[in-house]
Formats: sequence, C-alpha cells, structure tokens
Amino acid sequence: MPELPEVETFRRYLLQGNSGAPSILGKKILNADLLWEGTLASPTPQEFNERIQGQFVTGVGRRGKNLIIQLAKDALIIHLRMSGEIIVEEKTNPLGKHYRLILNFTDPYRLAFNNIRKFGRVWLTSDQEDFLANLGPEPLSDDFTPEQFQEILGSRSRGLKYFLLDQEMIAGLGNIYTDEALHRANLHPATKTDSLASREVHKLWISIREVLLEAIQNQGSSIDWMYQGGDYQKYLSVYNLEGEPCKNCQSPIKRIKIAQRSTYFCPNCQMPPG
DNA sequence: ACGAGCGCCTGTCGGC
DNA sequence: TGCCGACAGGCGCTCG
Repeated sequence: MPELPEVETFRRYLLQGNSGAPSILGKKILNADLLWEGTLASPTPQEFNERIQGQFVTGVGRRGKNLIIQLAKDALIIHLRMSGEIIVEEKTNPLGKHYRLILNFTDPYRLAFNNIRKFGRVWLTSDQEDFLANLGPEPLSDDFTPEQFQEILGSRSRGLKYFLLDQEMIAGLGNIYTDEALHRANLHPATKTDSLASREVHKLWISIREVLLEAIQNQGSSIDWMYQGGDYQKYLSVYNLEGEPCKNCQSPIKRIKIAQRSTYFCPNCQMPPG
C-alpha cells in the first residue's frame, strides 16, 4: 500500500489527530503488546518492552517510507510495507484481527499497527541517523535539487523504473508514483538513467515532486480494499489503467512487468529508448 | 553493477 | 457454489 504520500498522511494523522482520534504528541507509553513477534526487527522483545515503557512521544516524522515516532530517548521506526496501517483509538475498542503491535498510552488511547500481510517491520533505536543513513535524498526537501538528481542519475546506468524504486537512489517512491512521474515526464520506464538530457532530468525532477505533492494533498491513493484513506486514485494517469485511453493522446495504456512489478505507461507519450 | 526470480503473508477477484 | 490461479502501494536475498 503505502508510498511516500500515504506514509505522510499517517504522519499527519498521528501528529494532528482527526475527528475520531487525538494527536499522540505528548502521550506517555504505558506498555507495548507485541501480537506477532516477527513485526519487531530489533531489539529483542524483552528489551523493546523494557525500553519503551514510560517514554513520551515528542514528535512524529517521516523519512522516505519510514514513519518515525520520536520518543524521549529513542525513535520508533515503522515501515508499513505492503499492507500496514496505523490506528489511534480507545483501548476499549475490540482488537482488530490483524493487529501486530499495540502501544498502550497512560490515557484511554492506544496506537495499533494493523498489518494484514505481516511484511511490515518496527525498529526501536537510539540512533535513527545511522539507521536511515543509506536512504537517498528526500524528494520534497529543499536540499533535493535538479543538479543533485542529475548527478545521481548520471552515476548509474540503470532502467529508470529500477532506479526510482531503489530507496538508496531516491527515497519514498513506489510502484504507483514511479509510473505516474515517468508518464508525466514522457519517459519510458526502461530508459537508462545515464542517457537523459538535462532537460529531461529537469522534467522528471519536477514531475516527481508534482505527483507527490498532489497525492499528499489528496491523502494518497486508495486503489482497493487495503487502504481507504485517500482520493488521489481519481487523478492517476496510468497506474492500474491498462487499456484505458491516455489522457494526453487517447492511446491505450499498456502494462508490462519490470522488477516483477506491473508497470503502466503510454506507448505513444513514453517512447521506448533507442 | 545490474536485473531477474523468489520468498515472505493474507486477502480479493475473475474464470471455469 | 467452490476451486484455482493471478494479483496486490515492499523489500531482502540470491544468482548469472
């Protein structure tokens, strides 16, 4: 499910709350319930429980697709992978079938990590900088410039889709938003990174940021039953639209496999390399 | 260095 | 109705 816009939506939800849930900022953790042990990547369950008890939530951040719950002494890093979601609710609610980890606060609320496919992971670390060190630049950051992007692109010779999905090259893009950004930039997903003219690099840079910003404004995309938070699926141009007419040229959208992922593009607007 | 294949999991959907 | 395969917003690991 979640790519950068969806994770950002969860971050804002945790920070600001909504009509049914308060912000978790300032709450104190009473204890944790680890309902599926594989969820916790590190440390050990025993150390996790001992360390997290009594810590206050001091902030909620995000780096790429990683959700960062800042605690007084540690950071709790949550990766939702394919099917994870975060729920803040009263402790008296019945437990969801796929809850994998629960943080009980000292007030009437809890935070639940719901994760149907069990791919999601959680880390408790005192050194988040080190933990996140291998991630590529944050695409919506002011530090992410076209010049920097050109440099990273030119340092490799890879298909654009592979490149954009690689979190060490650029952080936060997944299968939906790579396809959307490439379509907006009129670039075929198999185009090599080191073959782009600087004009094309610039167009891709703008396209990535526009697509992500628009998706965030719409609370991300809700494609099927997994995630129902957002509206951006209404504005998608290629993803999940095989056979539908391209919004620019009416050609039917094609679907191919790249990196074992369905990849959607317009065969007319996004000409193959060579 | 790069890309392809597979595994990890649970659920939905469409075809027969 | 039931069964069976394809597929799903991710990523780590192998192997050529």
